[in-house]
Amino acid sequence: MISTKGRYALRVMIDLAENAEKGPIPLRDVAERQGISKKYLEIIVKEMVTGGLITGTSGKGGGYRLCRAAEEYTVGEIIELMEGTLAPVACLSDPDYDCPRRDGCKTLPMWTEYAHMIHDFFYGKTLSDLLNTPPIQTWVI
Amino acid sequence: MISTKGRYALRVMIDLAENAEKGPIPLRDVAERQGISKKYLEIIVKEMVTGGLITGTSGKGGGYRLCRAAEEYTVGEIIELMEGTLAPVACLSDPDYDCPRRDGCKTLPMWTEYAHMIHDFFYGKTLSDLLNTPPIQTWVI
DNA sequence: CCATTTACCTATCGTGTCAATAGGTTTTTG
DNA sequence: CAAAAACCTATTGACACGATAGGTAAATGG
Repeated sequence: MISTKGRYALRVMIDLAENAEKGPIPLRDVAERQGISKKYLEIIVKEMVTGGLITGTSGKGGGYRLCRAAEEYTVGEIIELMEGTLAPVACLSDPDYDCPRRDGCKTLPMWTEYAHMIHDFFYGKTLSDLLNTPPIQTWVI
Repeated sequence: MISTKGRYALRVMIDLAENAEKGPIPLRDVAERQGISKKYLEIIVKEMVTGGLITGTSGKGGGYRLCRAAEEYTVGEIIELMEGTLAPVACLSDPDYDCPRRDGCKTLPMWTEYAHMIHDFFYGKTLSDLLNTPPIQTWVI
């Protein structure tokens, strides 16, 4: 399951994109709009800065900004940065890991296929794709 | 990420399917073949019995057996039973949960699409599909 | 008939991650 | 220079994961 770190990071990115014209956005504003604890967001945003997704400027009038245009971010890179990996099973998350049951494993092909599907799904979506989704969602899972 | 419960359960199912002609399979044999602690497998197998995937018969000559033919099991029902849900985010795992941010949520459509993709992937594969995979897997992720 | 084999049951445990809180220090600017 | 903002370190409670331990009940082969 995608944790709050990944989900909140995505919402921060969306919020920053939607308010980009205002200049640097204080985290307080993001936290208020999104209804998320500012303190908790600090942890998440810190990783986003070191990961190169956003930049922060200190001092009065400061805040956070996107580094690129929304079209230039894939959802995959955002989630992968926050979650550490997109791999669905441990034996695929480390490419150097040499499973002794690799040859003859009846499930590995399925996990590999699954991993590719996940990768293609998230790297095939950009931040601007999310911004342009219809505002009301009436699907039922 | 799929936990050991789901992955081990899948391997137990495959092992039982491959050895079905021998009659009931003692858990000791499965544990040895699969290289998994028998004690830990007991916990997993217990859930598989109560979940209706397999049946166990006690006593000498006893063991575990599939309830149906391998073609009759979807991978989805096995993983969903063990993991509790296939939903990728908490707001989709409980259909009764009414998120206050549901209307206007920019990410919900993506999560919904993702959930459908996962569901279709795993419910579109059967246990016998796994049995018939090529024995040596040389793909690289 | 009984010892063996098997499933079945309850409890516990160490580790790690998740989600969040707390209380600071530094930087910048109006 | 005071306010506002990012930035930093530490801690916490709850929970799940992966596993181990030590038993009881049931059924059967010899």
